[in-house]
Amino acid sequence: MASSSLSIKSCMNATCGVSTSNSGGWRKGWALRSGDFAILCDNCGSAYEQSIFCEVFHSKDSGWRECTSCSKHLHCGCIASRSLLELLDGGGVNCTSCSRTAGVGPMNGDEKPNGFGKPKVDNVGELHSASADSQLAAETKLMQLGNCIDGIGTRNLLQLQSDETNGSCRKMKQEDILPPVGEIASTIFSNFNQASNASCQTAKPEIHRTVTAAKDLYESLAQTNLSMSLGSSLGNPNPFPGGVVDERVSSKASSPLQQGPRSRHLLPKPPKSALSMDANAGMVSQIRVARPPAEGRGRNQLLPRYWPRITDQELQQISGDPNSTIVPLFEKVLSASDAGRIGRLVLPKACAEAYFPPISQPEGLPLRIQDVKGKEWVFQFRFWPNNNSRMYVLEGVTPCIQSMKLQAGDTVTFSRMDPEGKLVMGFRKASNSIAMQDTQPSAIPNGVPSSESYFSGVFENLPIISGYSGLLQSLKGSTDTHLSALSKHLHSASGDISWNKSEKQEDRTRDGLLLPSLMVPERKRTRNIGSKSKRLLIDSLDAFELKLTWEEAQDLLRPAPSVKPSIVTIEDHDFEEYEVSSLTEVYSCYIHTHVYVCIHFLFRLYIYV
DNA sequence: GCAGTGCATGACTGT
DNA sequence: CAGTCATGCACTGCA
Repeated sequence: MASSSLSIKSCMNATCGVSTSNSGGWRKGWALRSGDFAILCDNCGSAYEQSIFCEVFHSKDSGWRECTSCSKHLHCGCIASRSLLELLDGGGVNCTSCSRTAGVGPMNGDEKPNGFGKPKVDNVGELHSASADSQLAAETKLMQLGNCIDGIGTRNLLQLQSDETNGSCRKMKQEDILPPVGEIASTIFSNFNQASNASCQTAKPEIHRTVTAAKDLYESLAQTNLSMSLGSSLGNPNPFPGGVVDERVSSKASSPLQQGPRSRHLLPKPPKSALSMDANAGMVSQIRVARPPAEGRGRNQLLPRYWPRITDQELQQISGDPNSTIVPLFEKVLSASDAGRIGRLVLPKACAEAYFPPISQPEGLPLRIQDVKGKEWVFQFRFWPNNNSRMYVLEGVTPCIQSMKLQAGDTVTFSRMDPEGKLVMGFRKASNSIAMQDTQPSAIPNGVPSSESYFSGVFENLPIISGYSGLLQSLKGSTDTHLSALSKHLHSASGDISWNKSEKQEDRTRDGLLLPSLMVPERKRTRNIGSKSKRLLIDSLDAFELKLTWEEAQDLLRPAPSVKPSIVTIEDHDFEEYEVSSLTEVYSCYIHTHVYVCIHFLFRLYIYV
């Protein structure tokens, strides 16, 4: 345990003199508002002179935490390594003695040790508050990230006071500080903290890590925003009924969210697309939530894309019999070959082995599956040896597929009806499910790609598209994995546009906008991209996140009015070019209102004008 | 010639 | 990099 070098920090404003220890509690009194890692006094707005890291937690008076269970003091080294946001918002920190999650700062009787990263689902107001707080801090973080990089050696306010603490921070492996599943933003900020600390201390070699953190930060923003949107738009006290969050937060007292780093990986990371909504002009008619399989050995192994995202309403419909319980097992988006005339439905291996009878012979066995109408089908459940693995298929599904009028892109769901144990096969038409579908379903030739409409909405009039193609060219050659990844990501999205559009449009895209042809590797272009590269499609919910992120991002990315840009023209589009030396991560930023698109790119900010 | 079957290939993804 | 899985394709049987 580090020494308790008391560091009650006084406001730098001599006339204020408020110290951090009596400024009214962490959340109220310790808001980050500036671009620096300083803390502003809530009383007068002046910055405290110190970073909040490490030392300020070394005494109970200045925020020493006690375990709510055993009152043991927490290890300050752990605290110091936690994310800033987590600390500010009172995120869980495990007691070093009993592993219970400790509360916030000096624990008062009415304080709830339930801050950011541990949204209390039964109190949506609190959840929103935490999200809003976190977003504030997130925005600040983003700016701080830049500042940190920018200010390596000059503006580094992350002054870790003791070598001992510094050492512990540096030694902390990323996996040690990564928060548990669901604590997305906290995860990000933990990463960020670490990365920014490191980068600020060790300068350029660590920038790469910081870039990673920046990328994660963006994702966290998207996640946060999404949660907020869902919650607020629904007015549902529980924004995730029966869903992932619900399970995780409420299932047990020491939920993964509260268990700190130890609980990491206990559950698969929730998919970016884990949440989807039924399309409705009114935003939502019903939340469709990806439910981790309730049981079976696949619970922790099933890829989230196969998590059944079935609504309670659908469950009710399938069940019919009030005495029966429907246990959603998994679902799969039909591929072209699944829905084709071959009549073979490829089953995800994990699902097949988890929920279907074990088979030892390739011939398998006949499987009776009831559809939602009560009609019983018999499919041959079998496998083929595939490399050293197996490939499971359901044969003879064509009549059933046709009966349900399913096509590629639609989703079949497999459930079990208890207590009978009968397998039930449901379906969900792509056109009925919202544009937020799964990771695979979209640009299926036969179906109306659920994401197509979305993308057309997002990108259709995207003037920047030709502009950023040029920028993407630069990205293409980047050796930075993150830049390349983003390039690929952008490429995927832009390529999807052409794949999903008509030939004419595709030609226009390629000839006029120069996107796919420039970005698609030669080998890929010669292949049947439309059918084989569905995974290249940007997840539609990702796009949703992107949209939200960009919307939120414009405030983050908009340069200060005092900064004068230079005008550059890229492929007939004018950009305002700003020096943004603080940002090394590539951000493409599309503002949904078509106001402008900006791309943060290699130390520069381009704003389409 | 067509449909069905089984395997091979390689793109994609998660670790 | 290994595993998964969508799909291509060779092979076979049948009309």
